[in-house]
Amino acid sequence: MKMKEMSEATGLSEHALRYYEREGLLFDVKRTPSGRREYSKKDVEMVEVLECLKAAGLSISDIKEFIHLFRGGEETYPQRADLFRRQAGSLRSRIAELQTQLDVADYKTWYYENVLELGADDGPLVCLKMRERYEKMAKGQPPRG
Amino acid sequence: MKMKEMSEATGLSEHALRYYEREGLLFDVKRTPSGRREYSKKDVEMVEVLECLKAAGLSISDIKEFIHLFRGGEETYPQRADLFRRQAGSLRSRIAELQTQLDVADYKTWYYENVLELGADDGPLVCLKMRERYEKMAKGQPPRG
DNA sequence: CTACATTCTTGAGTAAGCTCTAGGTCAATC
DNA sequence: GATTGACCTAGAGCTTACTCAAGAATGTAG
Repeated sequence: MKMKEMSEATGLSEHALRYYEREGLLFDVKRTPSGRREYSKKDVEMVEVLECLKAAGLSISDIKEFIHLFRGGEETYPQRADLFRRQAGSLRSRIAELQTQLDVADYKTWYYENVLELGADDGPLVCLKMRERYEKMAKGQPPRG
Repeated sequence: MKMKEMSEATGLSEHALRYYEREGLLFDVKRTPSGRREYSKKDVEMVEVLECLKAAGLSISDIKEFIHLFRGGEETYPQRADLFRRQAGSLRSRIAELQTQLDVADYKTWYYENVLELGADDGPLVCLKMRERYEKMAKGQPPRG
């Protein structure tokens, strides 16, 4: 199949397909004598693998690394496990970070919903003040976010 | 205080301070007759507010919006609450998304740790196969990720 | 007065993951 | 055989939040 068909089959844009190939995520793609890409079933499968790797949140460069291991055969299973272990670790950190931001955002929401009636405008430095009060009052009835 | 001192006081680079001012996050910064910045205590406080907004994960353009409301006075409390509500919402979505990726990464880690002994290499399309087996076997003893 | 430090502005560079453009080639159709 | 459509490559553009560089002017110490 050619470019357009492949694009439709995979849901990736033609640009993206060419980009992945340039980056080495897709390899050994056949060409017609005139230089046009002729994708095979194997290529479609490879794209499915890539989708799967993206579903784990891997970056392009992580995927490159995986592809390298992938081409190394069964011996590289332990390294592949390692790759995903590292990925899981960094996802956990990132989630924790966002959770912290979420706590602040929830607090701030609560704060601006209640400043007036609480009569407690601390001026501009609102961030960490009132926090204790928030802990007491709002944790039971969590903000709607 | 001048640039360097301000930079040290706030922990922001001189570049960043100028950038924030260009973007309107810092405003009404005084200048000496020769055109150099002369920061006041109020400016330092403003930077603390900005830090606080960043702690909620707001983007520069969200912060711009907040600053606009901020300059509008007490009347804008409800809109400020709204801004943080929206932020909390998108943080929750993002966290859910990363959590999904984490599940995949944990699964993949488990998969590559166990393919050999399970003797179940499904070929390239490894992603969603074996998943059921994973659910059963690994949920009790969750992967170390 | 000279040297060196600090600051100024404008504009370019960075990373990620594509997208889009320009300019040209090849294929299929009327 | 000319138009239309699909495709090619190389390289620029996009976004975010800054960072860095260039070149000029000001401030300060000796």
